[in-house]
Amino acid sequence: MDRCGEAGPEGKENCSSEPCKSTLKTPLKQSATSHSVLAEIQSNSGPLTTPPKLKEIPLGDPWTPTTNLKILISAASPEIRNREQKKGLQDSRSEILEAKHCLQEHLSGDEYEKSQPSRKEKSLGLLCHKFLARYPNYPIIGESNYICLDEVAEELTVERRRIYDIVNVLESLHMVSRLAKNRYAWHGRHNLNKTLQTLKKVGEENKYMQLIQLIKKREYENEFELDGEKNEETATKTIGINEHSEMCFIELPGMEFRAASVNSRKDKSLRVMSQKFVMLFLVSTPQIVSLEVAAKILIGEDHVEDLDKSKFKTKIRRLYDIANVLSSLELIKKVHVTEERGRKPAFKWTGPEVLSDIQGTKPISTVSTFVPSNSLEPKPSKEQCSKNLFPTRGKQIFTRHPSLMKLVKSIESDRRIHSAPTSPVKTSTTGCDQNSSTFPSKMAHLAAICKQQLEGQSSELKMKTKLTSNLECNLAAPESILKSETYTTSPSPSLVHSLGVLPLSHNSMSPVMLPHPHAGVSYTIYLHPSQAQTATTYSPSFVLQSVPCTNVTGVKTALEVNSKVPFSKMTTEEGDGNVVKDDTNFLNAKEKKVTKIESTPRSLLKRSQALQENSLIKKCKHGQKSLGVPMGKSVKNERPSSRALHVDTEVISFQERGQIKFEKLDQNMECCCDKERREGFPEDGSKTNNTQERPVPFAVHAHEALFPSGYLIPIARCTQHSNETTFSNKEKAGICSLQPATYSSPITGVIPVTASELTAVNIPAFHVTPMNIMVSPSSIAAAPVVNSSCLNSGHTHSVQNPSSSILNFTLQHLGLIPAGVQVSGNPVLQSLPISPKAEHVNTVSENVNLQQRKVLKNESQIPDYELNGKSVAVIPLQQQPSVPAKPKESQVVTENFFRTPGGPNTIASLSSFPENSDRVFQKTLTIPQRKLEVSDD
DNA sequence: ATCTCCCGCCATGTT
DNA sequence: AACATGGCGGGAGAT
Repeated sequence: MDRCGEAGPEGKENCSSEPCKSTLKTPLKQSATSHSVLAEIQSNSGPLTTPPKLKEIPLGDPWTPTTNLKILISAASPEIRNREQKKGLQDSRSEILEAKHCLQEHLSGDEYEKSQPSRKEKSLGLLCHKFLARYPNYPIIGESNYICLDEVAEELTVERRRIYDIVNVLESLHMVSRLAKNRYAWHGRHNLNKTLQTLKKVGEENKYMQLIQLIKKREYENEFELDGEKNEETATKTIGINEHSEMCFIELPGMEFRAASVNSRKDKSLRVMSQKFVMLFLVSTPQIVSLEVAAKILIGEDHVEDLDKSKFKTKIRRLYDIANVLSSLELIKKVHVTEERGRKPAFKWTGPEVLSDIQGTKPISTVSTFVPSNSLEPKPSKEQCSKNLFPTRGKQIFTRHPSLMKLVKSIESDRRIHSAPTSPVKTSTTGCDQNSSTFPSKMAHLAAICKQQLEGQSSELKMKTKLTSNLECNLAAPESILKSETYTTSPSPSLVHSLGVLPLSHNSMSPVMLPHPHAGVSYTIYLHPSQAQTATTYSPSFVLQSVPCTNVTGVKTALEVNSKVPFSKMTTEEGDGNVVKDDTNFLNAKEKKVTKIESTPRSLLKRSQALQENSLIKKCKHGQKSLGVPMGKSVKNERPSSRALHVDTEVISFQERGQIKFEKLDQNMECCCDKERREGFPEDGSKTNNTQERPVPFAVHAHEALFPSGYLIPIARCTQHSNETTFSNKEKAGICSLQPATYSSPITGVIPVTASELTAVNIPAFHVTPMNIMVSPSSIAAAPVVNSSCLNSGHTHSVQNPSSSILNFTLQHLGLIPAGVQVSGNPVLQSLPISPKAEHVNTVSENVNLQQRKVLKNESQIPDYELNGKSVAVIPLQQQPSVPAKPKESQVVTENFFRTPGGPNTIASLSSFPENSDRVFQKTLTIPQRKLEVSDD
């Protein structure tokens, strides 16, 4: 009978007829005040600590029936029960049950209800906290850490069924492994990094990123019927998302399931779902995944329309279950993404930054010592990845499901993406392992320290510092950049890992942030340090694109590797934009990215200067830290909206079409490695200032061109707010009017001028478009830069020191440095209209300082929604015509930055750094941009 | 109304 | 057969 009461739930089900069951089920212990419990949980993060118990019998009301009940219940608390158990007293349970019954009887319905723990108190998340509290994060290996499900269920006073939910998810992360019936081994987080790496790898191989994009695209298509639909459709079909649904559980060596039963089960289980869910976070760039998208991917529906409603709902339920556990593990955090369609639940990855490169990392197995030799091998092929990474004894347990392979292939063929080329650069070599086992505590410590420091500093300072450090770091170690941003954004968890894992590998680009005179937007310029060398390795030329650094995104880099085709697609990075913005289409995504810029830093100027002066290297660590903060805040992109407002629908559609065509063209292109970084959203709405997105130029790799430097394409932004804007409305209007013409060309985005010049060089695509220029005066600056980089010729620095040349250009354009000299040489620039903007730039540049920046920001550049405290909102650069984002204020528009290649519709090019090559990235589908807002709840 | 997601029925696998 | 697992979806608390 005891069983029935407590653990019995399961069993009870069988006996469902009994009335008492329902009653008994409820956890007694919870009776303690929910608040206290919650508080406990929250406060007690200590893994080792004993499970939170209700110590309290807090009830203040003495002697009411309720009180008695509570007391009884409290008596049943796990601790007590344990003791009793030890003593062999099992009666307690029955007593408790009885007490409960009594309670029911005595209390009125109302009272009884009150006495019952609230739904929240019974949440899986809470339960998971309790569960986790029972075991150390890093148990001593060798020490027996066994978990007896029955016992746990009893102690936590929950049905065993619930424990399964938790254990299954933990199992998916290899934090526990099943030893036998009713028995699990606790591994804690020793294997976590390894597992995450593996999952990331598998996720990349499976092209989850593309899937996500596809789904978003579909959503978009469903909403709006686009002309390009056919194309997309085909692509979609080709990809065959549906095939994705099946997947095998991924195991780590030494962590194989011991029970045949588990292996045999068709795992569509929570375990597999959990792994896939985690993969989605690991491969997407803003590491934010909406439930909807996740559910679709997990379901593997090929057509959204076909989605079975109930199936979808079920999936969502399961995802909530998984999410609760992952949240308890602090790997994800719930947020919301808001778009035109409304607010949608989503989760943001808050776990450690994961390097896809698993080489060198060895799984730590507390259970078994078996370590496959494979794990050490150099990158396994896609096919092998799973297997090799997770060799199993005897049978291969996990490995990618064949369907996945198909999917991958189809995607590849469809897009003609070549990941290989990109990968070379990848830091793989340097790949630092995350020696999770070794570092965890240290890392954590560092992270904590960093966090504190960050907190202590004013946001501005933070930003500044970060930027500086980043720059430095970047210069020194390019690769670090990406990570740094990423880390920064989400300081806590990520930092920990990141620090430990600094990759030595190189990024090809180093970002330099420059303040944008106009809006106070800063630009980030990625310099390719070694430029030529690195670039050459695999691809050659860099093109600077403006990249928006949204908070979310952080610094983004777009790297396109290109290819034979002159214009590469601008693929964007994925997701960021997408995610953040939400589901917009990819094309938009690119733009978004581009468009979005982090508004943050004005400090950029200083930074840039600093760079020039000293390109030193501070520690990467600093860099990491720094970036995150600045970018981190919520950012919003206004640009899209502005544009949308002004642009005709027709125009847009046209563009899109163009893009589509573009994409096709891309086939030849190689895929880019993207390396965007994820941004971190500030967890709290922090103060950070960041704010708007600013266009950040980044360097893109052009394939054939060997130019070391990148092109800078700053986008000037006219602020949304009229007051801010430099231009009069009329001007703006004029500008806008011009756009259409520009857009007419499918290829928009490519600058003719540039092209011509480039030709010599073979630069595939140029991003600056006349139209862009027109749109934003500030953009002018960009053009020169581009040329300079490409041409190099007249410029002082160029070849040898590409980065410096870029900086110069940039600075000049911005007005930071005396313009003219270098710029003058550039025909393109000359041709460009300069006016209003120039003034602006100069003026601004002179004065740039933190305060000013702040002012600027405050005044107008940031859209209201941006200001929402916690929430981070990103507005897509371009809005769809059909669904214009409505700026809260009348925005007038204009984009501030140059649009790069993709032209308005195109997605910002993706950027990927070589180092990150792992992530394959390619562009992708075009999706209309939408406004996306991400907010923490 | 929608979002969350607890609860437990019941199918399936194991012992 | 009894027990262990865990898929699944109804339905209710939270918002």
